[in-house]
Amino acid sequence: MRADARRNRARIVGAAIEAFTEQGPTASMEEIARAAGVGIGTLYRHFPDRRALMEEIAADTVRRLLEAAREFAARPVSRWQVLLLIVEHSVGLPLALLKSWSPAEDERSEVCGLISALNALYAEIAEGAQREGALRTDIAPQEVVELLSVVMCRPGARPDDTLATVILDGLRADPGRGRLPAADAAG
Amino acid sequence: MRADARRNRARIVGAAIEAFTEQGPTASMEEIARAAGVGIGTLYRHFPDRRALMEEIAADTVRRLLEAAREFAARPVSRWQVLLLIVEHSVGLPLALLKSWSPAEDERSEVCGLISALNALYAEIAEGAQREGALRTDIAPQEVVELLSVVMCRPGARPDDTLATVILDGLRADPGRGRLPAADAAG
DNA sequence: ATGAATCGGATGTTCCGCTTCCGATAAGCG
DNA sequence: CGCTTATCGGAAGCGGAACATCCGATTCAT
Repeated sequence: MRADARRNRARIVGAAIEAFTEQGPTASMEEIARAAGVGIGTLYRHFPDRRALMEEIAADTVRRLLEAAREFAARPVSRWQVLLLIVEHSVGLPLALLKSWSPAEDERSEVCGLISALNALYAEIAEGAQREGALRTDIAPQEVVELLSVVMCRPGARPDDTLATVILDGLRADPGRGRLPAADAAG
Repeated sequence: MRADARRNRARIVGAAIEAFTEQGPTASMEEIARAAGVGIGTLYRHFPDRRALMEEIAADTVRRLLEAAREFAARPVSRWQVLLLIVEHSVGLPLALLKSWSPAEDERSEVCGLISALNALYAEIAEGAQREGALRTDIAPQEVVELLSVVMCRPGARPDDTLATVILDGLRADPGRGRLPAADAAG
């Protein structure tokens, strides 16, 4: 592959990540090409259609993330700590794209399998955190994963932003917690 | 107004709320008409364009909500309790529609003013809850409002669902809270 | 310097939703 | 019951947007 071709390909992927993050999966191909500083023809040379471009980004993202998550899980620290590491590592990734695959996509795509593996790993870690007593146990591990997705998938999320802080604090196994409606509340 | 016209109008509004809630503000007018059991011509007779339909729904929704919120705020209970009442009352409302107006919309619309009034009221209540000691004080009242919006605006939200529980618990002023990164965590 | 891979964007095609329009329908009234 | 008229329904025209193609121009690599 020629040097300029490789360079352009990388630019396109970068611009596409930004566009998909900001505008969702319907971001226009023309705009992506423009942001990448290449012609629309160049974009279509590298990726035969929109789906191929999305697939490239999604598969690459979730593949790296799965690798990182496994590395975190192998460390000799608490499972709660592992969850925090994962969240910290995930925010800013273009995870919102994965929603285009979520529920049993028709196509035989690598992305689906990777997502499943990731979710299974997360659920396992969450279960461990519950056994440690760090994570509240009145919520199923799978639901914990979904809540953390809310934190991680928002565009522009940061590891220390308010939503992350509040949700993680809400997930901790502290005493004195209750559910709506508000019979238990102060006042 | 003829009886069938009024009936059809109500059906259209109902179908539009559902469609906008499920598919966002780009839901197709044809589909709304079909779901309402009327022809597309009937829809456009009642609402000259998509914007008019959205405006009708949004203004009506937020007007009622503002009224309810003021009623809650007038009760002799804690401000935290008032927040819970508002959240409880809000989930299920088509609040996601309001995002189409949020940041200083160009048009001179009733919706913008109503949203501002609602936000101001919420911030005031949140501030009161902080003074009570029920709501954590390391978050600005305005940010509290934004977090609660996350709970209230999700399609299909329920007052006792997991995200609501966790965020509200995370907002409580309990001791032992901390922020990411995870230096403080157990383990 | 030369050949071939790559680039760029104008172009044509397709698709989809919006809106109009008018014949058909049926509600309301005398 | 029959007339008047508001309302209904959906076919068709319109407009725009995105996709994908194609080929002359460019630039890399040898």
